[in-house]
Amino acid sequence: MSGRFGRLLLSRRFLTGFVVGAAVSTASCLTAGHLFEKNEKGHYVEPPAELCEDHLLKEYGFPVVGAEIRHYTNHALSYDQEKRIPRWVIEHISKSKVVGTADRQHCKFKPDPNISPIFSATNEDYWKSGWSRGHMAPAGNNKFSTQAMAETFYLSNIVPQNYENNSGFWNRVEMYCRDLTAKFDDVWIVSGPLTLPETGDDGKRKVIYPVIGKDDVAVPSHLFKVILARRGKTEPEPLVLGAFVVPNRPISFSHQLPEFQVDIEELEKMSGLTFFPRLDKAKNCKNICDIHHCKLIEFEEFTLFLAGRKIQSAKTLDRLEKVMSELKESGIHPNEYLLNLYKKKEDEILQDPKVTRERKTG
DNA sequence: CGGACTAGGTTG
DNA sequence: CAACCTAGTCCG
Repeated sequence: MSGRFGRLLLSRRFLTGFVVGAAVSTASCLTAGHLFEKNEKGHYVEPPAELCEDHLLKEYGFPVVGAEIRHYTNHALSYDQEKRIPRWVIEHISKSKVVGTADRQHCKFKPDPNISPIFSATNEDYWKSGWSRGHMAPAGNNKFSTQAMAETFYLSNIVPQNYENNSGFWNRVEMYCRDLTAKFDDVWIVSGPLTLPETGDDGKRKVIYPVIGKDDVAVPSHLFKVILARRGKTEPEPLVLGAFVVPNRPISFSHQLPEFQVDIEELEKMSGLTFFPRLDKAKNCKNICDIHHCKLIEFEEFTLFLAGRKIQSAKTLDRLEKVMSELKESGIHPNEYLLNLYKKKEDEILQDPKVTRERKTG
């Protein structure tokens, strides 16, 4: 399994993190009225600890941002303690990871136990806020592991997201990413929120974003996704790269994915992040929409897919009938697969001892 | 697949 | 008693 995000590495990393943090604090000090000394190149550097004046900072340290990388079973992230949402979340998916028996119905959203409560969002912040809890690393990318999926439900991996966007367009983007694993052995995905400036009525540029709950969780104006895919481990062919910025509002089926593609440099400028910093994107990467199609699943297929999921989760005949009638009302004919699913579920419900008894008594 | 919300039981 | 948790229902 992926040692990169290995659980065993986690505790060790945190421990070294604390040790390094302490060492830096000790070394940071004022010398002769300056925070740092210049080296031969004229750059400011921290002087050796033994030369430090006895000073308050030596004991108490500089402010801490808390943006260090946090590792989970199949994702890693940097957290924004002020906005109470992640800055970015990275994950690796492959053909084998997106299939399995892990079930989101057994998962619960909860504050990340690794994050101090004073910097964490809570479920109450989202409750009746008008915004849904949107995964950055999606649950559906972790079907292979109950543990990995459960960890994506930590609120450190969640941002306030428009309901319709979350279940619609963004959902289809996530499906698109999973489909990539059919043609690419390895797919790395970085997702995160953006609060972009807008031009107001007075013509002035401003960053304005809502906050929700008693913790003032920031609502992003946009979400980004960076996709880096590799065909195979041995082939020398270039990597495939794509960057997308999607507004945090409903996006209808009339919009196509390439409308939201941006140059990676453009996204880096907007986000303040450098993606895959040791990768020469200009030399070693090709545009994903040139190599692969950039088509999301369309309305009919998507609607049939959702109907299939609803049929599988139906527990009464009434519910089953309603799913089918709503499908027909939307003007879509169930395909053979769906009809078989329907018959199978119908039999299943009729054979349920509880339902059988109710039918006999009723 | 992506979600919210409520009811009813459990707990302190 | 309220506060909490889980199961179940519903929607896009």
